[in-house]
Amino acid sequence: MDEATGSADERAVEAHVRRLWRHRGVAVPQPRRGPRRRLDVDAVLDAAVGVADADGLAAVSTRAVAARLGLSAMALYSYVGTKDQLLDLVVDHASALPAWEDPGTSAAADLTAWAERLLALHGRHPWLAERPWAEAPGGPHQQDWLERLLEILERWEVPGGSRAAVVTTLYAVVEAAARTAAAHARTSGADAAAWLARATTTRRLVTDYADRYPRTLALPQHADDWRAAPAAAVRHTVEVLCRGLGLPGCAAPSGAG
Amino acid sequence: MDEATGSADERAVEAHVRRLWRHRGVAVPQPRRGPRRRLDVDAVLDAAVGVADADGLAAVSTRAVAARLGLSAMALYSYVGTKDQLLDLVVDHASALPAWEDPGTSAAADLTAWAERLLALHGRHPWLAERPWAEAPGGPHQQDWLERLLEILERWEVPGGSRAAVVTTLYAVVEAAARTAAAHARTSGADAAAWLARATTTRRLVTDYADRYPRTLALPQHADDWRAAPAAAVRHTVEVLCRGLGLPGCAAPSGAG
DNA sequence: GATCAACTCTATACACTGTATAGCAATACG
DNA sequence: CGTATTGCTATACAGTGTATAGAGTTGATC
Repeated sequence: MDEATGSADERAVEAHVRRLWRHRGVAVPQPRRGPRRRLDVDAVLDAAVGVADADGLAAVSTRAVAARLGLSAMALYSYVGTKDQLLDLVVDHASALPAWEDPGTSAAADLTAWAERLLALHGRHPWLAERPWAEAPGGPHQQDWLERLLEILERWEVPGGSRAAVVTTLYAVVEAAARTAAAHARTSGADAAAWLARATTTRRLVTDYADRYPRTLALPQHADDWRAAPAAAVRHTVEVLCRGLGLPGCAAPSGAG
Repeated sequence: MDEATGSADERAVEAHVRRLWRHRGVAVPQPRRGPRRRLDVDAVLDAAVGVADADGLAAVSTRAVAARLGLSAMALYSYVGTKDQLLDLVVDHASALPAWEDPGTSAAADLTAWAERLLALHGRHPWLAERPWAEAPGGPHQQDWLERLLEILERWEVPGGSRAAVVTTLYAVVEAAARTAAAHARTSGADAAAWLARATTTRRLVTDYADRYPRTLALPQHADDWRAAPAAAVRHTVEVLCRGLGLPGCAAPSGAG
């Protein structure tokens, strides 16, 4: 128990890591004196996830979360630290890896299963994509996702030099699909009118729009597919990736016609 | 000149679109009476880009931009509208499509050239990736990038059903690479210590880390490549994509060994 | 049991943010 | 010349994260 050693910064980092990994055998320091705590870390994170699910990540303010728990904003600090640390914890808290069996029939099938689960997670918590995943070492749940993906790549003997690229591509594509799906979902609301108004206004004011951007204009039919069926689009991307890597069990590239 | 018609919302949308497309034959409404304006839209956007380049997109506050111009915060409103509209304009303002000749030797070469230019743009303005590109119809420069990409896909006869997926994948991968590169660049600063401290603290506290995440631990050598040389990584991804699509001029898939 | 240190939680305050509102000064039109 | 219109400033208000101080509660120690 060397929590009292080191500078204040070091102790803050250690406390944060302990909270992140609190369900993986690491003890979050419990105070020995003082009034009984009314909450614990998970209670705070549940409340924060509730706020984020309801009103987006931007609505997760210290005061909003605290109000949900019947506390004042400053009371949260001893549970989850700074706002930045709170967001770290919230993202990981909502990112639990579900259980599933790899189909095992092909690399594409296994990777698709992984990607679809991650996409479904983002569907449940659309605000997850708002925080970039590359910034920090991440919590246990994020690590679980990565390790599971690497497990698949290893099993199908994806060459080492390609693994990092595949990892980044898969995360990026799933997040992009999730973001687009979220934007599409939001389009059912009042923002739909604003979006449309802006698009039509652009078409009306920019007189040479059709001349300048014929291919953009020709795209929408397909783009609608992409918006409405992100899962299919992700699956398609995974297949292309597997074919490009020459993994076993993938159909030959379709001719460029 | 029907600027005076419509609701206040409609007029705001129209003013915003006019400002976005101000260099493409659309006139931004000039007042007829009152004191001479000391600035114009581009001056405000130059200042905002300056702030963003120096201190990140989060530092772009109305007061900060105004201070750079020797004005008060409220003076900006008549130039660039709301803060959200300002950010829209800033992103597009910094996203000018550079001029380059397509190599034309292969689809991969043309797509790589496009992706490398976009990556270089993100390198010059690392904050560009902080704003998602899928949310709004976007300004002229963003449209230029998209149209240029679609041009390449058309020339190499990428099947229509794959185009939307390729577009999203390329944007997503370039942005992810840019973000990682930005994080890596930031690592030279004071954050490096924080990042490292957190990583080592995690390894120290989570005793079964190596047992749980052997593949994650085996990755870093390659991940370092990815971080240090994002251009190479993007190029690699483009090649994999092209092979997966069966585009002409691409090497056969490397064996899965 | 009294004392003291440790601790939780609240209240307040401060520096920020975006932006609504009101007023002063400058300009162009009738 | 008015006078309407506009640029810009100043002020104000509701937010934000969080530093600080204090009130109240608990466990350990004498």
